[in-house]
Parts: sequence; structure tokens; C-alpha cells
Amino acid sequence: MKNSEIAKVFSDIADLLELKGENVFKVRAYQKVVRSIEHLPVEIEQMVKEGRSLREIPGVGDAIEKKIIELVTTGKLPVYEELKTEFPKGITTLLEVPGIGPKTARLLSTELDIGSIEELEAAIVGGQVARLYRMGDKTAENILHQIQALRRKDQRIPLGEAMAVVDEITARLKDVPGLRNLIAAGSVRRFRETIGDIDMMGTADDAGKVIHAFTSLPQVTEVIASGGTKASVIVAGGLQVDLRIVEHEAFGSLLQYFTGSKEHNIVIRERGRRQGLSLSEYGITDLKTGWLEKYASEEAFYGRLGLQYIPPEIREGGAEIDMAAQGRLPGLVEMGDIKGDLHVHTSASDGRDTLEAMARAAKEHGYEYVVITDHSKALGMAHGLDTERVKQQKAEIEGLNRKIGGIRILSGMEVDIRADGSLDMPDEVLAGLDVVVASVHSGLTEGEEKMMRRITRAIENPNVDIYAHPTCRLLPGREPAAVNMEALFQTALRTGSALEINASPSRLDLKDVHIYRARELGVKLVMSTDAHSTEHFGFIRFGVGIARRGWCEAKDILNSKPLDEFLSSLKKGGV
DNA sequence: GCCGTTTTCGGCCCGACTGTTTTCAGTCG
Repeated sequence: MKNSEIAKVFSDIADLLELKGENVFKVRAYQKVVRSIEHLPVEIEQMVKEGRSLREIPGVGDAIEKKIIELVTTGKLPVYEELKTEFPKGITTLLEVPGIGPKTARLLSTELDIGSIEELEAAIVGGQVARLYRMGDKTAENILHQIQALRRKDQRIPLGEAMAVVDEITARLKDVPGLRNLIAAGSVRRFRETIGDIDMMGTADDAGKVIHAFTSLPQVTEVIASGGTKASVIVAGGLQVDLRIVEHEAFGSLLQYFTGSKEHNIVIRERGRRQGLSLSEYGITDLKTGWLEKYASEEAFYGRLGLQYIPPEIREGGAEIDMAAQGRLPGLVEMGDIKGDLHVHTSASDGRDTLEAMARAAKEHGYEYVVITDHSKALGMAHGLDTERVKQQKAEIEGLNRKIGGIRILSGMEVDIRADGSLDMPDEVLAGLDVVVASVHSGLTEGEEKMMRRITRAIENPNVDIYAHPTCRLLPGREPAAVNMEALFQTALRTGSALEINASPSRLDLKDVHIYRARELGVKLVMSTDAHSTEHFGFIRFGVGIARRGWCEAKDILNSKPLDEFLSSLKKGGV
């Protein structure tokens, strides 16, 4: 039984206990265990087999350990089965509707015998819901509204799209008098690859004025909530944006609170509690004296708790907090560490801008080197290069290196990996290039065995330095190909090949958890934008963001090294 | 149900907004 399945059972138990009106702390204990299991790096089934104690999992005590073992070994949990019989089947689905919590779900179930969203909808339309105690026309209408929103709800949107909305809102609000520190917090600041909603925050002399300006933005299609210090709206496209405003002196604690993650904040607050401190978005209250201390910076806020500053990208409520307490957090990679882009297209294949324009843009970006990697000829659609055009481009690059100066332009290619794992360019041509990037663009639905044979053969080729966008997924929509990541990492280690962190917001591939694992194993990593136009060089910020989520330091990324050192760290140069 | 640099018992993260009340319960993030 997988961890995710175990977590689901305990999450259901927590819901059912809550519906039953059980002690809220007992419910919370179950919820805490669910979070622990979801973040566990090892399979519980394995631990049970090896006879390891489950008590080392945070939140697991005597009672829950017994339940987990019973569930894993027998596949069943009588307590759970019993609980389920106490309520109509499907009642927990009511909890999926925003605005319906355990109390309301229970009320609906006992008073109106509702056990599904369809039945609920009918009861609202029929007027029965509005007549319930402490309900009313407005509440019923809101629930109906939420049900409809749930039906047409889009999946989480890619980080890149969310960032565009943030930039637009920021531009429109920046002139509101007295507003300072406007910034996107939440999952945008933590660089999660997809975003559920956008959390913005700022400080102001007059919060009301900012809230008013915010809810009046032209892109706002609906105001969900609006109070003195916070508001929630829906913008065009159906995305929810929350804004919260506090006084200037409390910016640090607000930013910390609003950045999350929720799990991180819960652990931080529990920690504060043990130190006799109560944490909130307004600051830290000493529980003995009742005195509230405000924090203008996050550094000071974490410092008060005896913690190193924790970068937003790794605030997940896991190992980061203990590491920060011991002062052992790594210095994560930063934008300025990246010395060159290694995956760049020009108008010679499917890029928009010329080789010269791309080279100059890379120089303006502050890079020491850039590798030009147009497609090979198999990609007819992309106007891929054949042997002859590769030769021409090499000559063009030599000319540009004399002409531009201040940046070293390297010759390269994104060579296509064919269905049988052979490369779409003769070895002698590849051997003459500075850097060779290989990737898959077709046959993405192959089964794992065939896909792995294909990839393995390609990266075993001594000319291939980098294997690009390893899983070929696209955000949103295209699922990753059937790549066995652990096997890929081993092959990369064995052959000395580097894996790409593709920074394009529609790829982000490798993704954060893969990066974390690859780094742990010592696999060589590079970071590239896959730029198809000059402005795409800016994508590097997304790459840095997810690399930080994978706990990468500069030393873990080959193209953070100066040119000579970088070249000799590649497969061709290194062996 | 879990847990301990105050505690093996008595706590458990914190505050805002809404709708329905007439002081607050429920929900959310």
C-alpha cells in the first residue's frame, strides 16, 4: 500500500471524526499525521516490513502506529469502516465545496439527508437549505455559486501565467498613494510550478484606500470578500487573487505569514508556542507579558525564534526548520551565479531572433558565455539544421565572436534523439561542436522500457554532454513521458552526462523533487532557458526558483562555473 | 490523539470575514 493511499484513509478518518463532532485536537492529530505521511521520503510499507518503528514519524503515537500497521498488513481498518457507516455515503464530498465545513455538512446530512453535491444543489433550489438554523438566503446562494464555480474550475495554472497576472496588477496599483512593499507572496514567491491562487500583500498608511483600488481594478470580475485590511477577488480567467495590507512596521511578519507554506507556518508556530511565543501576521506576542513585538523584516522574525533566515522556496514544513535551528541551511543558487545559457534557438531553426540578436541579448543579460543550440534536421517543422548548415553556423559564430566581444559564443546543437536512440546527426559533426544537447521530441507515449532504452543509448554517446528537458512534459497539459527517473539518474552518473533544468515556464523539467534527488546523488546539473526569442532569457528566474526548491547551491549547477571550468566539467572535457 | 528546554497532564497556530445573529459560529487561509 502506497503512502498516498494510507494518507487518504487517515484524511478520511479526520473528516469523519470532524463531522461526528469529535474533539478538535484529536481531529487535528489525524490531519497532522496525514501531512507527515505525504511528505515522507520513504514508503511506510517498507518501514513496516523492516520492522522499523513508525513512532519516528512526526505526529505518530501509540494509537496511530497500531492503526497504520493494521492497515498496511491487512489492507483494512475496522475503525474506518465503522466510521463510514455512521454517515450517508458521499458526505465527505460536500466538504469539497468551499464554504461548507464539517458543521454545515453534518447539518445538511442530518436535517435534509443530503449525501451528494447534486442532492445539495436540488435542496438549495428547492429552498430547504435556506430554512435551516443559522443558514439563510444569502448563505444558500453562496453555496450554489461555489458549486457552479467548482464545476467549471480550471486546474492550477502554470507559474509563468500567474507571474504575468502579478506583474499586471502590480503595475496598476503601484501609484496608489501610501502603498509600499507590494509583492506577491504565497506559492508564487515559493516558485511552486503551478499556482492555485495568487496572494499579494503590501503595507500602507491607509489600507482602506488600497483595498478599494484593488477591488476596483478593471480585470476584477467578482469581489468575493472585502474588509478593512484584506480582500479576495476573481480576475478575468477565473483566477482568485487575495490582497492583504498591514502597517509598514509589521511587513516582515506579514510577508512571512503570507508566504507560507501553510505546513511551514504551522510548524513554526508550534515551535514558537514551546518558546512561550505566539506568532501572527502582526508580529510575535510574548505570552507572559502580552507584549506584541513587530517585525519589519523576515530575517528579524526568524531570528527571534532562534532560526536562520529560511528562503521561501524551501518553506515546506520539512527538514528546513531543524536545519535553520542548527544554522546549517545551504546557501542556495542565485540568479547572479548563472554564467551562461546553454540551450538557445535562433531564426536558423524555430527561434524568432537572429543569431546575432540572441548573442547580444545574452551579453546584455550579463552572461560570460552562451551556447547556440538549434534543432537538428529531423524536426522538419522547426526547420532543423543539416550537416551543411551546421558548418555554416559554426563559421557565423566564429565571425560573431570577433565582432561582438565581451561574451563567448559557443557552437552547439539540440540534436534529436530518434525512436531507436540513435542521434539525428553524424558523430563526427557532433564531435566538432563545443556543447551537445540531446532531447526527445517524438514518440512521447512509448512505454517505459522502450523509452528508457532510447534515452540510455542516446546519453551513452560520448558526444552528448547534456540531456535536455528529461521528461518532456508541458505545463499545463502534457503529461511526462514514461521516464524512470531513478534509472535515468544512474545512467547520467555512469556516463558523466549532465541533466538539464529547463527553465521555460511551460516546461520546468527537471522539476523540483527530481532536482532534489539528482543533487543528492551527485548527478551533474545544468540550467538553461530553451530561449526561442531574446526576451526568453528572462526565464532563467524560473529555473533558479525551482533549483532552489531542489536545495541547489551554485556549485551544483555546472553553468555557474567560469567558461574554462565549465567546459572541462562537461563529459567531453572532463574525462 | 500527540507531546514535553515550563509540563507524563493539560495544553494543542492565529486572525479575518461573512451571515446570521443581537454576541457569535463557521469557515478559510
